[in-house]
Amino acid sequence: MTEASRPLRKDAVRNRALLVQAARDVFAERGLEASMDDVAHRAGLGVGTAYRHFANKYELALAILAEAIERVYQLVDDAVANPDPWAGLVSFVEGTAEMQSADRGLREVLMGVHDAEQMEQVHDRLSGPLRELVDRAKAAGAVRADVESTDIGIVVTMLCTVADVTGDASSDLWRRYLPMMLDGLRQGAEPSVPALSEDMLRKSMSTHKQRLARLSQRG
Amino acid sequence: MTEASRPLRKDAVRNRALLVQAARDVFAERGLEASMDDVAHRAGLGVGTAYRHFANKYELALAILAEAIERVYQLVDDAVANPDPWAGLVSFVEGTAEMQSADRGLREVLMGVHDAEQMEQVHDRLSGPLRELVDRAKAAGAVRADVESTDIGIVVTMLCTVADVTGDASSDLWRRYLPMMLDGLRQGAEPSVPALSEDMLRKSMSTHKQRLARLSQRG
Amino acid sequence: MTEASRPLRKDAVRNRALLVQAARDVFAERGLEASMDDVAHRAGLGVGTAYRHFANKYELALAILAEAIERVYQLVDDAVANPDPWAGLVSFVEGTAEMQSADRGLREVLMGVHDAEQMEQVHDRLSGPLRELVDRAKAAGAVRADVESTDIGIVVTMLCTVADVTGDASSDLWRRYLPMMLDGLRQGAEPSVPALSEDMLRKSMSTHKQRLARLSQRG
Amino acid sequence: MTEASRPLRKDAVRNRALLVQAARDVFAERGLEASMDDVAHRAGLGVGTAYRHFANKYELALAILAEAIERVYQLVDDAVANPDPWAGLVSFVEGTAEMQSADRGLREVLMGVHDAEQMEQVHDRLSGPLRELVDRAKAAGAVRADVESTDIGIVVTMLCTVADVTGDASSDLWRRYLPMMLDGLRQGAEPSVPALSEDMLRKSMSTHKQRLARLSQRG
DNA sequence: TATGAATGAGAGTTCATTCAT
DNA sequence: AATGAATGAACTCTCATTCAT
Repeated sequence: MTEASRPLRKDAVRNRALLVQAARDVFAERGLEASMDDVAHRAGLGVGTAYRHFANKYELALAILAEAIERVYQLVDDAVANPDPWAGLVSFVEGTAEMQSADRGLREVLMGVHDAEQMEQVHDRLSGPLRELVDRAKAAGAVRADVESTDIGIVVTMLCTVADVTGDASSDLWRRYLPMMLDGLRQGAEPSVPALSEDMLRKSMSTHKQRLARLSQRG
Repeated sequence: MTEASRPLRKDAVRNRALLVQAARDVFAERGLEASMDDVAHRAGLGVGTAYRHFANKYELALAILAEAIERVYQLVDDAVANPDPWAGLVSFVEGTAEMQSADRGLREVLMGVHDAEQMEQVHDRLSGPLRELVDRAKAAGAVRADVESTDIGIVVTMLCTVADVTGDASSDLWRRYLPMMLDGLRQGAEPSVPALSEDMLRKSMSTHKQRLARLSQRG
Repeated sequence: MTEASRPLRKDAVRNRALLVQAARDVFAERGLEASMDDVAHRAGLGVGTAYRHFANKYELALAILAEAIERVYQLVDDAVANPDPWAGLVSFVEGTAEMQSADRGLREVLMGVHDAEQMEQVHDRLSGPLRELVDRAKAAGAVRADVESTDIGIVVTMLCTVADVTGDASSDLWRRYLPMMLDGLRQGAEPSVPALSEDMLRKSMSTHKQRLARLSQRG
Repeated sequence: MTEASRPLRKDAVRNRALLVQAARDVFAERGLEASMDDVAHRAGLGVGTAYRHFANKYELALAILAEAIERVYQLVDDAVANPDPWAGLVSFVEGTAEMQSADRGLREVLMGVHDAEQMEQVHDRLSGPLRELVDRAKAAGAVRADVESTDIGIVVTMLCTVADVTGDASSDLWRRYLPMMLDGLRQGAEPSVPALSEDMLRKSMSTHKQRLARLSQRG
C-alpha cells in the first residue's frame, strides 16, 4: 500500500510467473487456441487464479509478448550500439529469429494477434533505431540502396516461418536461409516491388484488430 | 447400379463443387475458424448436406487442399517441361506463391494442418520433378550446388508468410522478396546449415498429426 | 422457403412452445436468475436448442413478455370498447393484475428488465387508449380530476406486489386491495404529489437499460 | 478475558459498522447482486475481513435488515405512543415507506429473501403493537372495521414498489399514492377478500426458505 | 487479526456433428 | 438425398467462499 501499484505478495509473484511460463509452454505447443483452463492447470493453478492475474486470455498473451518485446528492444539497442552497422543488422535479425523460432505461441502473438496500440508503441520504439541502422549500413555500402527499415521485420518473419513448416524437427533449419536473406539485403538483384511503407505497415496492423476483437470475446 | 461404384448423381456433383467453392471463399476470408454453417449457407445448402459430402470440417479443408495440389502438380509439370530449368524453377516458385498469397484458408491448410498420408503422396509426386528441375538447374549453373529440392517448398512458404503479415493491405508485397529469394538460390553466399533432408521433411509431417487430430474433434 | 420468414418445422414449433412454457414455469418459480440450462432441461431439451430458438436469455424473457403484452393489448382494447368507462377501467386493472399475480417471472420481466425499445412501443400502444379511458371516466365523474393515465399502470404494479410478498400462499390476496385502489382513483383524498408525467415514465425506462445490458451480457 | 464473552475489540466493532454501511450503500445502488468484494472495498477493507464478520453474503444482508428492523421497531413504538391512533398509524406507514423507497437493497432484502426465523421474531415483535394500533384506530372510528393489522405491512410494501418501477427518477412518487392508501384504510369500499391471517403470514414466510437457501450457496 | 490470492462450481454462449423429418 | 433442428461438450469469465501469509 505504501508502494506505488502495490507490490504483489511473494506467492502471487511466483504464481504470475508460473502462469506466464505455463502459457508460454502451452501456447508454444498448441498455439493460442489452447484454453485458459489448460494454461492454468499446466501451472498447477485454478482458472480463477489465471483470471485474477490476467483479465482475459488476450492479456495473458500480451504479457508474453511484453517479455519478448523487451528482449527485442535490447537486441535493437545492441545492434545500434555496434560500430559496424552490418554486424549490428545481422545480430538483430539473427537474435530475433532465434527468439521466435522456438516458440510457436510467440510467433502467433507477434503475427496474428496484435494489440494495435501496443503494436504502434513497438513500431515507434523500433522504427528509429532500425532506420538508423539501415541508413548507416547503406552509407557503409553494406546494404542495397533500396532496402528499407521495414524490410528487416519481414525478413525476420520469413525466417521464423521455417519453424512453422518443420515443427519441432529441425528447429534450426531457419539458419540455412539466414545467409540467403542477408545476402538478399546486401547485394541481391534489384527488387521490382517497393518495400512496405511505414504507413502501410501501420495500416496492416489495423487489419488485425478484428482478429483481436474476436479473440478477446471468445476463444 | 450397373456401374461398379455408381458415379455421383449430377446434382450431388454440383453440390460438392458448390461446397468446395464456398469453403474456399469463406476460409480465404476468415480462415479455418469459420463455421460449417457459414460454409454451407454460403453454398446455398444446409449443413447436413455439407456433412453428406465431407465427414468433417477437416475433410472439407482437405478437399480444398486437393484442388490446390492439382494446381501445384500442373505448375511443377509445366516447370519441368520448360527447356530452361531456371525459368521453370522461377515459374514454379512464383506460381505457387501467387496461389497462396491470396488465400488465407489455403495457407492455413497447407501450413497448419497436414494429413500425413496425403502429404506424403504430395511429397512423392513432387519430389521427383523438383529434384529433376533442381538438378538440371545446377547442371546449367543456374543454381548453387548446395541447393536441394526441399529448399524450393520452403522458399515458397517464406514468401507466402509475407501475406500473413500484411493482411489485405499490400497483398503483392511478397513479390518484393521474390528476386531476393531467387537470387539466394542462384548465387547467394554459401549457407552454413544443410538443407532439410527429405527424411526430416517426412518426420516433420508427423509432428502435425496432433494438431490434425485436434482439428478433427473441435474447432 | 416459399413462405415469408420460413414456417418452422412442426417439431421446432412444438419445441419453441415447450421452451416458452418451461421458461414461464421456471421463471415463475425462481425468477429470472434461473439458468438457461434449467429452462432447457425443464422443457426436456438441450441448452443448444434453447439457443437455437432464442439468441440469449433475455430474448427468451422477451418472448414471454411478448405473449403477455398481447394479452394486455387485448385487455385495453376491451376496456376502451366498454361503453361504461369506469367498468372498462376496472376490468383493465383487474385483468392485468390477475395475469401477473400468478407469475413471478412475468412480474420480473415487466418490472425489472425492460427492452427500452419494446417498452416504448408498449407505452405508445397503451398510452392512447389509457388516456382516452381515463378522460372518459373523468368526464363521467367516475374518476377524480387529478388522476392521470400513468397512474393506472402503477396501481396495477402495486397490486401485483402483493403476490411477491405472500409468495404462493394466498395468491389471491391482491384482490383484497383492489377495491381500495379503485376507490382511491374514484374519490380518495387529494394527492399532494403530481402523477408521473409520460415524459418521466419514458425516462425511467432508460434507467433500466443498464440492467438490461447486464442481463444480455452475463447472467 | 475477564469478561464473559469478551466484547469485540474496538476496531472490530468499527469494521463491522463500516461493512454494514458499505453494504447498505452498495446494495442500495446496485441491489443484492453486488459482490462481496465490492462491499468490502467500499468499506476500505479486504474480503476476508468481511467474511470474518459475516458468514456469508446473506448474513450481511440480514445485518442490514436488522438495522432496518430496529428503525421499524422505533417507528412502531412511536406510533403506539401517539395518543391519536390514526396519526400514529399514518406516521408508521409513512416512516417505513420512506425508509425503503430510497434503498433498493433494503427492498430486496425485505421482499425477496427472508430468514424465516428472524422474520417470525419481527412478526412477533410487531404484531402486538400493530394490532393495538389498529384496534384503537378502529375504536376511534378512524379505520374501517375490516382492516387487520397484517394489512399495514402490505400497504407499506405496495407503496415501496413504486420506487422499483420508477427507478431513480421520481423517487418521491410513492407519496402520490400515500393518501390513496390511507384513505383506503379509512373509508374505502368494503373489500370482498379477507385479510391475510397471521397464520397465513407465517406460512408465506416459509415459502421463501428456498430462495434463502439459494442465496446462501451462490449468487 | 486482516488481507487478498486461490479456488472451482456455475452461467452464458458457440459450434462440430448427428438425426428426425 | 437434403434439410436444418437438436445435442452437448468446451470455452470464457464471475464470484462466493476458503486459506496461506
